[in-house]
Amino acid sequence: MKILVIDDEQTMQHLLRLMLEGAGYEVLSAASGEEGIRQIRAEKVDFVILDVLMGGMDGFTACAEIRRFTPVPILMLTAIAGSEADKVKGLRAGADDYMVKPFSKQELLARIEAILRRTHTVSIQADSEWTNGALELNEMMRTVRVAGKPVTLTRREFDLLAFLLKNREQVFSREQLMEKLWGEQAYNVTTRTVDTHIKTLRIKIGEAGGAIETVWGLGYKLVKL
Amino acid sequence: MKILVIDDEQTMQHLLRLMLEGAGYEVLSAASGEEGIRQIRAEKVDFVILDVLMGGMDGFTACAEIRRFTPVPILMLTAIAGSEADKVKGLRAGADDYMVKPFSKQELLARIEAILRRTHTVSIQADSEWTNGALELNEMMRTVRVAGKPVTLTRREFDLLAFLLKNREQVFSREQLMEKLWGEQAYNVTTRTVDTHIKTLRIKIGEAGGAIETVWGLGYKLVKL
DNA sequence: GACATTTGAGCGGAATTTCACATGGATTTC
DNA sequence: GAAATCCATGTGAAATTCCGCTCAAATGTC
Repeated sequence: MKILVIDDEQTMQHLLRLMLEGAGYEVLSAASGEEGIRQIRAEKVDFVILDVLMGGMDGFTACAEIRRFTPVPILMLTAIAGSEADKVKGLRAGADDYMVKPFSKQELLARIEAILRRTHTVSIQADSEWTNGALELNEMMRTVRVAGKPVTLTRREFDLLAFLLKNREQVFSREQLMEKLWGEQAYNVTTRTVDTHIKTLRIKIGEAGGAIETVWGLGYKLVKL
Repeated sequence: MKILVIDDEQTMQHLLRLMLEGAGYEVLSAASGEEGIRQIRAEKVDFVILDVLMGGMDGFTACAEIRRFTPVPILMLTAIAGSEADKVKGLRAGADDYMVKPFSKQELLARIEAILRRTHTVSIQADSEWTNGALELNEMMRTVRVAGKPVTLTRREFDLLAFLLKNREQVFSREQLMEKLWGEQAYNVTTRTVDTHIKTLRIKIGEAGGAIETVWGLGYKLVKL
């Protein structure tokens, strides 16, 4: 995850870099709006932190300019507290959020995550019903039913089933499943863990469990019933 | 079903059109409050989505203006996350519901359907009544009753319950709840706080408390009773 | 000062993961 | 083509980690 910090103050650049890198983000720097825009055009940037108060092009202008060619999430920074009008101005310029200095590391990270969560959820389908034979899964409600009867699954079980169901007929290795569902943490965990979850899943979803097939030497797949 | 979107932002217009047309609604656009009102007068509109933040006439004024001549359902949109109590202002202006940007497609459609369900079945009234089993909640009056008996809730408790009730069956993480209900201040507060409010809520609403379910590892949801 | 809100730590229990062993499918060897 | 061997997978229970609940105390608000 690459975050571009656009700010002409050295101190702020340094502070942000410290906070962000500490949280595992990759950080790029730009000392002006113009340079920032150039960088966004030049390479893939996942997130932009933009100071309102800068020499040359101000933050609002830069924000609007960036919005003209990319929907990359933008968090604006301002030194002046309180001005509701400024906040509105920032949001209208296309920023996703607006933060007042000074701020804690915790607040910075929380806001970034909140924005990322939001921009991600917009793309999720409204229709989150998936079925296979007697199996019904509702992603939004996080409920599963087999032949009409509710079944309670734990988080991992649900995620695993939902993933396989959404990618029916496709074979996934344990490693692939771990990466998709466990994310970063996948590397601290044995792949055999997947087996265990598959086992309990098969038991819990009863008659629909037959749909989860073992592909010997490769992994698992969920077949159409 | 014709839905009129009143918003001066191109991007939001576009996004809403995408979401709504995807769900089978017919979409009309207006770039200002004045233009929107003209369109409502000119032709039959079944539903209005209205941005609070606009150049020229603001959303509240437009809303009140529309209410003077038609009971068409109105959903208001705002960019700034604030306390739920702020919603009262919108509701008083005659809106049927109030939604904070950004929002997911699910949320948008769920809210529209909820409003339509209400305005269709019940007589057309500005009061926003929500029920679930023995639980009755009136958003305008900020009152709650369980099995007919009044229950006094504090502000946070009420906001939390109202939000969950209005987004029934959907799972929300503590972080999401904080963002939606606490707004800006969310970042200075521990997510533990949510737990505590949930606890007291469950106790206070007694038999109806069973509807508030813990989704282990994810958050909370309110299920239909 | 009364009331609402928030915090923080400890407890208990649920979910997850690991591990050791059983089973069973593939491959090789004769 | 049967036996032997080697892995991959299935299984159950134990170990561990994680997470929600609770409660009392601290803090904020009117």
